[in-house]
Amino acid sequence: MRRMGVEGSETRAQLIEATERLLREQGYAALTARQVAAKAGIKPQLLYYYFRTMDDLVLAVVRQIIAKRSGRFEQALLSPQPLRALWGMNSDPSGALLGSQLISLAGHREAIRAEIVRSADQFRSVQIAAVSRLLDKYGVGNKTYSAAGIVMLMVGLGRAIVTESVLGVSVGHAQALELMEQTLQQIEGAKLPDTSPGLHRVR
Amino acid sequence: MRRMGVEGSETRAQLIEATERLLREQGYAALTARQVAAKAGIKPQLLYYYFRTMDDLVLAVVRQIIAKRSGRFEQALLSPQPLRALWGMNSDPSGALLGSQLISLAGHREAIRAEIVRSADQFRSVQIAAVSRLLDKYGVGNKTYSAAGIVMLMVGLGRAIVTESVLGVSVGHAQALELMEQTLQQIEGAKLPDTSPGLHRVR
DNA sequence: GTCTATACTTCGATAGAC
DNA sequence: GTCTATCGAAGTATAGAC
Repeated sequence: MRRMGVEGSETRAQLIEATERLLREQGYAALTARQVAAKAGIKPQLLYYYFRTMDDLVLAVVRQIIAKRSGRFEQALLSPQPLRALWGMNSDPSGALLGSQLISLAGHREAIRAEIVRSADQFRSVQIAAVSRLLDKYGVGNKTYSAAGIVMLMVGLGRAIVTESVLGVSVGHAQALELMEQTLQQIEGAKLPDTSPGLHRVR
Repeated sequence: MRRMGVEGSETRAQLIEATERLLREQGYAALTARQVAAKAGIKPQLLYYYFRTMDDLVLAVVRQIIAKRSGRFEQALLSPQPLRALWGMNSDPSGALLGSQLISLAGHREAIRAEIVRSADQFRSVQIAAVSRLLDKYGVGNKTYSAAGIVMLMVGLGRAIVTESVLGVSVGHAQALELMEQTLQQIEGAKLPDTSPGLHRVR
């Protein structure tokens, strides 16, 4: 059995951070020992002192992403305009890009698929429950707008716009954002000046 | 200079077909000479008789996918319910999966990014133009529903549902489909029995 | 905790025989 | 048109010295 580093290590944290950045910037295919190590400024072999396998490292990263997302979600619900804040989460590059990369990742790392699928289902459910409560609060019948439908629309539109934008595809994006804005206005009223600093910031 | 095979070859066509299948089933990362050759039932080295590089092969596949998509699109417009037919294109696994794989591919093959970006912009534009004409025809003001917004919604929702479904994530999908169905009903009327056989079939 | 050295696999691509 | 043989780079992972 190989020797292994402890949880609290600095280098270990750097490895996780470098991996997350690679995933966001280059996609799941870039998650190799050599590339992660280069990004973290260490030798590839050292990676195996902190993680038994590459899958272990990726799993640690996935768990961190999921935890961060939960935190952001709860923050969003505290906003004066929670529905807009949720749309912000789903449409900002940081959130949407990682969300779609997680889905891709699940299709290519057998070892962590279950974890991602479970968290995706669970996160979707709590988002729907939150939106449903908001619609009730705003007095909008769940008949006119179904909570689950709205959440899926936000997720799908956010991912599409963000993944395309990074490539330079942009036809239709502005109008789609405008459509979303109008809908939010109907439900939640005019947009307030930004009262949730940092919410739209990357990392 | 290396010898090269001709365009009309049978083996060449098999290589393109095998590559397209791999792209749909396994994603862009699976497009390697060895895996493509295995799928096509030939030796990897023979691939380089038909294509100068892997990028050349992938480019040929991309062009074929784009051409097929154009054909399907024009078919869809001939349907008695063109809006529903467009939604069908964007939501059926064959179309939506390849669409999102093309976007991923563009981010990882520098050599073909331009081609994909150009075709994505162009295809989006013609879809928007078609939907705009349809909305006029149905007497729905482009104020109530913006054509570009509707197209982006269809694209985003279709991709999200399909990419998640193949992994087993399904929360919210049925309600989103129902929401789409209601909207289509408002604009284009109740769904007719399927009059466009083959449109939803894979390959 | 970090390093060197190393084993084995898969990658894209080429040369030349048949 | 298809085959064998081969190259150098990059992939995961391990053993053992410092």
